[in-house]
Amino acid sequence: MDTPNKKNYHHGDLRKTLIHVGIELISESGASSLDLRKVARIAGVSHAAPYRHFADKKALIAAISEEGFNLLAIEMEQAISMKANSAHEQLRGMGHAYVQFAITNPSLVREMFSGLTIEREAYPSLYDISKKLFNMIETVVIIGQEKGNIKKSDSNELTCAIWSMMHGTAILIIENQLKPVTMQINGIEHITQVCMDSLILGLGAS
Amino acid sequence: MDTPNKKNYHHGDLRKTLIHVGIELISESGASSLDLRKVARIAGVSHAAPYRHFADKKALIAAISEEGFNLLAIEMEQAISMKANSAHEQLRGMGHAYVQFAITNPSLVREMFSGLTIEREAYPSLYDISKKLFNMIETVVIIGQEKGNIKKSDSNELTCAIWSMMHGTAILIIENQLKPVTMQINGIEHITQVCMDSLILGLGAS
DNA sequence: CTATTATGTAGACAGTGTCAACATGTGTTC
DNA sequence: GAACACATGTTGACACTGTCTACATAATAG
Repeated sequence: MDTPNKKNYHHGDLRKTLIHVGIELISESGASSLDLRKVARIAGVSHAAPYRHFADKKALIAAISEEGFNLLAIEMEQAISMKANSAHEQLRGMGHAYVQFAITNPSLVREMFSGLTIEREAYPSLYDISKKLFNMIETVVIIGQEKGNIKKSDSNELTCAIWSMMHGTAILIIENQLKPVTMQINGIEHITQVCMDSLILGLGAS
Repeated sequence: MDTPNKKNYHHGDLRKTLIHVGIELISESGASSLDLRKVARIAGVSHAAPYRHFADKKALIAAISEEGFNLLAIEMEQAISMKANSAHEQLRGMGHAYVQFAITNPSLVREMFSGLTIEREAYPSLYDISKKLFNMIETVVIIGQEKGNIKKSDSNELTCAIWSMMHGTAILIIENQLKPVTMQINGIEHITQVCMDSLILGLGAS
């Protein structure tokens, strides 16, 4: 897909290629072991070429994370639009999409949320895209509130609760922390449903 | 505290010292940049000494994670016993303890949940201690169910939902992902409360 | 006391991120 | 179209890292 369209020098769009090779490598080996020189090798350029496009390794990881958020946002958007007529169904669909994305790209998700987070503000476009995700969720909440299916507390706060539940479920699953409960794929879908339903309906005795 | 009790050779309890130095270093710099040689240097031994106690860097990280889970378990236990008369209060207390621990030790928590998770089963004692945490939560659930304050679904599943909410809240906070909503410390305590209450009471319009 | 074992040291090696100096295309301006 | 500046890519170097092997020393068992 990323055609190195010229003959030798001047790769075409090396920046984009490096990001995608990086995603590939992160998916295969672990995340912390992302190897800049290997990325360059696979992209077919010399070991110092990436420095023409990224200030350092962290900058490449930031770009990779940003691409990850973009991919996740696409999945979420699709999940939301598939169940347009019920807020509760939208919430469940979002949860499934989020967890499914994490299972499909565990190392990428790990890096998106733990790579260089201390200095997240140093990468504004990364910050922006994650804010966009927040807004997507909040929109669902607000519409649900208007239709009377979601209670009318502060929509910002409810969005935090929803994102927290989705994220916690996804992370604990990919980190094998819920192993005793979620042995098979089926168990994973089921437990995701349980988590989202617990949030929607509450834990209290009815 | 960790007194190198002999004069030179034979450090005393190097293993424990390495773990604690490692926790210190991880807390200061990032997690992924844990430097084995630096750990050895600070512990006052040669760069190869750690290899008498840990097979490789991953093994040290596993030991550090394990210690982290131990510390977290202590905090949780305390939070649970402080509110012994109400299951809902116990849940809120656990949430606060979990989030507070993550805020106090962000890099450690990051490493506990994303360091070497793919091969978690290669470190059985690490797996055991995290299972212990799961059981602590489940005990609260079961007792709450007996008292009629928590609904009587599968306690394993409810435990997953609770842990997911606590974990998601903690991670999103330390990763600055809820920034717009949680500017100050006060906001953090508040949003933790909101998340736990949303789970306890549900999102639905009442 | 001596021999074995546990623990620590010294030195080497390949591999990594990063930098500086150089090379080669691309595009602009007269 | 020629001369130039700029963007992009290459080579070689450097300090540093994880890890291995061979050696040194302390603790302990017989």
